[in-house]
This record gives sequence, C-alpha cells and structure tokens, in this order.
Amino acid sequence: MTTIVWFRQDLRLSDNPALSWAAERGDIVPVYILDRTGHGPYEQMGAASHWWLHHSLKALDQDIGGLHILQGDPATLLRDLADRSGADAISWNRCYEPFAINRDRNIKQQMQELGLEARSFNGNLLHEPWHFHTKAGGPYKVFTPFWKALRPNGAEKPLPRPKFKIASQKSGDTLDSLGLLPKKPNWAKGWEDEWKPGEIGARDRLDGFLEAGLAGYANGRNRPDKEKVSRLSPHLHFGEISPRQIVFGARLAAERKASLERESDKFLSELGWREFSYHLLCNFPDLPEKNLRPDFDAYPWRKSDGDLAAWQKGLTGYPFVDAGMRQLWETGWMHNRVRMVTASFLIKHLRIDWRQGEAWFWDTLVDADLANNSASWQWVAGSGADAAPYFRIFNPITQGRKFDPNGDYVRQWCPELSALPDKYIHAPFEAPDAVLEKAGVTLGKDYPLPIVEHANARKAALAGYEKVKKAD
DNA sequence: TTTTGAGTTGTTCGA
DNA sequence: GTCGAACAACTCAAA
Repeated sequence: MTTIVWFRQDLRLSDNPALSWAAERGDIVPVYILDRTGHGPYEQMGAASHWWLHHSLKALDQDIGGLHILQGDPATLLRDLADRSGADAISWNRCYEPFAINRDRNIKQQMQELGLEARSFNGNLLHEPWHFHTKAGGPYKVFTPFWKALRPNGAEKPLPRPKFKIASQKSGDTLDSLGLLPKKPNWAKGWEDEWKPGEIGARDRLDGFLEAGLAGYANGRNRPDKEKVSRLSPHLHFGEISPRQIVFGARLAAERKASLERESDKFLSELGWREFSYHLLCNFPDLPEKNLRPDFDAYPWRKSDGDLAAWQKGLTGYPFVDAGMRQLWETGWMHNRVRMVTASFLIKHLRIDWRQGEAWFWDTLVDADLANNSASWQWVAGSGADAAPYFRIFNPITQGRKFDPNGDYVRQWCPELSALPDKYIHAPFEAPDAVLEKAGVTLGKDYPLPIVEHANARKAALAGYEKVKKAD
C-alpha cells in the first residue's frame, strides 16, 4: 500500500497526523506543490514568504530524503503522481484559507473518483475553526469568551516522528527551478544568520524561548529592545512546529516551575489569538478584503502614494515607526508591539486604507498568514471583530518612550539618530538645534521631518470616524 | 425575550 | 509626578 503525503503548511515530520497515518499504511510518496493557479488576492505567497519556503523545503527534503517538488496545478499534478507511483491513498493536513478549502474539497472528490482513499487531518490548529460556536449558535466575535471556551486545560501529547519508507525515486522539478529566492537586488542578504527555517530551527527556537524568554514574558513581550518574544510565527505559519507541540512544551515548563504558570498562560493566549483569527476567517471568508463591520465602508480614506511609500521605507519622521518598518524590510519580521504602532500610524495618522498596509505586510513578512494578517489589520482599524475602539490612537512618541525607554531599538534600525540623547531619540523634531548639531543630525537631510503632526493627525482621524458613526 | 456584565495591547486632560 | 475620568455608545455572550 502506497500513500501520497501532500505537504503544504505542515513542513515537519513530528506531530504530523497525515504523515503518521500514511506511514502506518505502508510506503509514502512525499510531495510539495507550489500552487501556481491562484489569481485572487493573497492566493500567492509574498516575496518574503517565498524566501522562507525555499529554505524550509530544503530542510524538509534533507530530512525526509526524497521529497517530490512540483509547481503548477495541484489537481493535475496529484492525478499524475498517483498514476506514476501507483498510490492507492493520499493524505494531507488541512489548510484554512477560503480558496484552499475549496481547492482541497475538489481534489479530495477527484481522488476518490480515481479510487484512492483521501484523508485530511487537523495538524495546524488546536481546534477546527468551524467546530465551535456560541450558545446562540453563531461564531465568536469576542476573544475572551472564545478563549475561555477553547483554552486547552491539559496538554495533549504530540505524535512522535514516525518511521517511514519512501516509495519511489525522486522526480519532478528541483527546488531551485521554483525561483523562490530574490535575485537582483538580493534583499534577503543576512537573513540566513537571522533565521533557521525548518523543523530543527523551529524546535531550537521553542526550546530557547522556554529556557530564556518565558520567565518575564507577560511584560517583556512588549519590549522590542529586548529578546523576550518567541519569534515562532514563521515556523508556525509553515507548520515546522505544531501548536500542540508548543502547548505541550509550555505546559511542561510551567509544571516544572510554578512561577512560570502565569507567563505560560499569557504565552498560550497568543496561540489563542491565532486560533481566533482562523475562526474568524473561516466564518467570514471576506475578512481579508471587506470591513467586517460594514459601517466602516463610509470611512473617508486618503489616497497618498507618497505617504504610503514613506511609511513602507521607514521615512515618516517618527523614529519608533521607522525603526519597525525598517526591521520589517531588513529582516522580514517585526516585533508585535511595533506592528500595532506602525499599523495604527498608517491607518490613523495617515488615514490610508488598512488594506494597503495588509498588502505590504503580506509581501514583506516571513510569517505572512492570511488569517492573522487580515484579522489583525481589521482589529487595529476598528473595523473588525472585538476591535480596538476607534479613539484608541497610538501616540508613536509615547509608545517609543514606554517600550523602548533607552532608544536601543531605534538606534539599531535608525543608526543616523544614534548619537541623539535618550530624551530626544523618539522625537528628534523636539530637540534644540544645538543638540541636533552635536549629534550630527540635520532634519530633512539625514533623517526626515515628521510627515504629519501628531495632534492634528489625531484630530483628523477622530473626525473620520464621525463619518462612520453618521453612516449608521 | 430581556437583562446584565464585560470588552488585548491607549491617550489626553484636569485635578 | 500621579491619578481618575472621559473618550461613545455598542455589541457580544451568557444567564
């Protein structure tokens, strides 16, 4: 008996239910297919995700020894592979993007018509997103009751890496022929020092975090100048580690040391937000494109390519915002606290449509994830589920002073400001001329003047929300 | 059906 | 410097 194991967002061998099921049946034919069929928004990965995928596939191929790598239309390619390999079954772990759900449903049916047994599993979430609903029968729209109902009490033991035998010789495209890496310019220079895609890298990251980051996580997680967050997001997105493995690890750490109980709960609730985002995306498939609250359709967004570009490049004149945007561009990742501040700045200070920010993050984040990205952008905009109240407008100066008190984070990503004293590092435009001169900073030349003035921008944003209210 | 309590992450203003 | 209230009502989820 031979089973095709279709790898997608589960690029790991341990705690992989589709793989374990196949390995038990007999020989396996492992395959990854770069789906080139999607034309809708977000049906193709962004550039940074492609970089990650390349390295993750390389790691998986080395580990599994004989991964088929293909590109094109999965339905056609799988039929062909079934034919060539003589497989009598196929298995995969579910994806939850609306287009993927449709695609997989069709493929399952086609495979069954060809006489193959087709099985899908949950390998990527703690709960199936459609499995839970409120007592009234609808989807949850508030995080707290959602997580109260779904929070795992114990820790289920993850599946071990199974023993398996590869059925046939490797064939198909080579990894390099997928063309996933940037060429000119190579904007991913240095990323290999920053990240270690693949199952081993994911495991190392979790172990390192549980060892060093979990203590003090509840507060430390807000500090972009420190190394207190797990940075597991890209590993999780590509399924190099499963949420179940993370829950198991965190619970074990908390059992060994009682003081970690609270920290571990806080950490796991971040996984809860991931689950919540998937719950929302599955129940509201338009989430990536449409305001969940339709009254927000009346919001008077500004169009300004210049301001959008300044935001993207980290040239807004607000150091905390610029540091975040440059960290994103230079490493493919941004600290969560800074994601909120930069997103709030685009939406509220510049009054640019949240979808523009969503698209930029999609292209530049190595952890770009449809559910998380769209739910989070709508949350900041105020148009989403359990959204931030519209009057909650982050002050980029205050946020910087609070969460990067010594300016270390700003100095790392905006080195042209590094000689400024702490007092002015988050607001160079407030510094007296003599201070700027001493630090070698000429505003408007070495570093931009603010593209909007905070107090006015805040007022304008609030005025915009008046329109939303009136539209009701 | 109605009621009740609550809702990730903030800022500003005035006492 | 610190503290509490206002921001604006509304929607959600459960009892």
